[in-house]
Amino acid sequence: MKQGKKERQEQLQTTIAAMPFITDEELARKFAVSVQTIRLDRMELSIPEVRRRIRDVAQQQLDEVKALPIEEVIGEVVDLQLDERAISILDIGPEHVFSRTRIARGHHLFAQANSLAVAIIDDQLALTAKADIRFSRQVNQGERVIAKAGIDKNE
Amino acid sequence: MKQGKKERQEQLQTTIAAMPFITDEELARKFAVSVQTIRLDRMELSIPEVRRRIRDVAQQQLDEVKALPIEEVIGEVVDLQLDERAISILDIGPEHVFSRTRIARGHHLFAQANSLAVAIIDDQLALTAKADIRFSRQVNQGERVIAKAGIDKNE
DNA sequence: CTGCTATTAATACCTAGTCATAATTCTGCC
DNA sequence: GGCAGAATTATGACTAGGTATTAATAGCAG
Repeated sequence: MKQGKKERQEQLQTTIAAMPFITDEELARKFAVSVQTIRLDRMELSIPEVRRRIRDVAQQQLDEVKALPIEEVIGEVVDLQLDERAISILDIGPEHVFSRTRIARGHHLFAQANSLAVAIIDDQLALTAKADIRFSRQVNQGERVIAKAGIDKNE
Repeated sequence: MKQGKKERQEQLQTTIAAMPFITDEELARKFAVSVQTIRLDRMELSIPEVRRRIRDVAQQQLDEVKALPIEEVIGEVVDLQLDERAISILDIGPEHVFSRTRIARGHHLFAQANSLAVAIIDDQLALTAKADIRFSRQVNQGERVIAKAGIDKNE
């Protein structure tokens, strides 16, 4: 595992990214250098210590737990008049797309429309019974999808 | 904040559950007891130390990150013959239902069907163009939904 | 007042570091 | 070969947030 400083530091980056729990001592063994060298490397690359890294990962987890329940409606509702009309916005991120093509998966678009349609109805027990869907074009990662829902009073 | 041992320990449980990052010293101040008392309480309740708690939270996060990509197909695929037929199973959990009624939200059922339909097609770039959906009955939390996909060679 | 529980204190030790300083080793270059 | 400068290693003092152990003290019931 002996190598130049540059390669070691590059590998250090990716190793720590993949295994944030690894200590300096373990890294030192892995790269066959002293613990002090690892520490100098971390300094230069401004990589924090294990406990800090673990804390950061845990913080993300807590943030996500708090963010999830808001997702009852998929996409952000920007306008909602019960039994009238509603609009929601969904930003297509990496979690919505096929990893190969970066094109949004159909069910996420349906989910946005469906959850907005259910939200607009002023009834505790609104359920989807029927849906006729046409996907008119592809949506790519980074695009913003706007859903509009309205009530057809003639039905 | 002075109180009996029992109440303190109960509150300690919930406090730590809500704020896993809190140290014994901070807890001691919060409950107006000594640090040693907090430590005895943690022993009795078998609550690990801060760094251990943070590590556990972070571990969950990493497990989830690893679990997500498997979800490329929603539900578990139990049979797949490319360009022929496929079957997947989805267990309806609390994350799939309306919190009030415990009935599965339509877009999760669609997502299962849609992702299986896309998976069965032996093409890197299969996309959903059209869908006619009828929801024939409600699905409740705890139920298991089986999706079957087939290719219509006549189209 | 004795006995028991609860609480607090004191001490040694641990991990995984930081920070600063010094010594050593390696490398390129004339 | 010699030597400067970079890279590496070593050393010692200090930190947070603990564990584990032993001992002292406070409060109260019988």
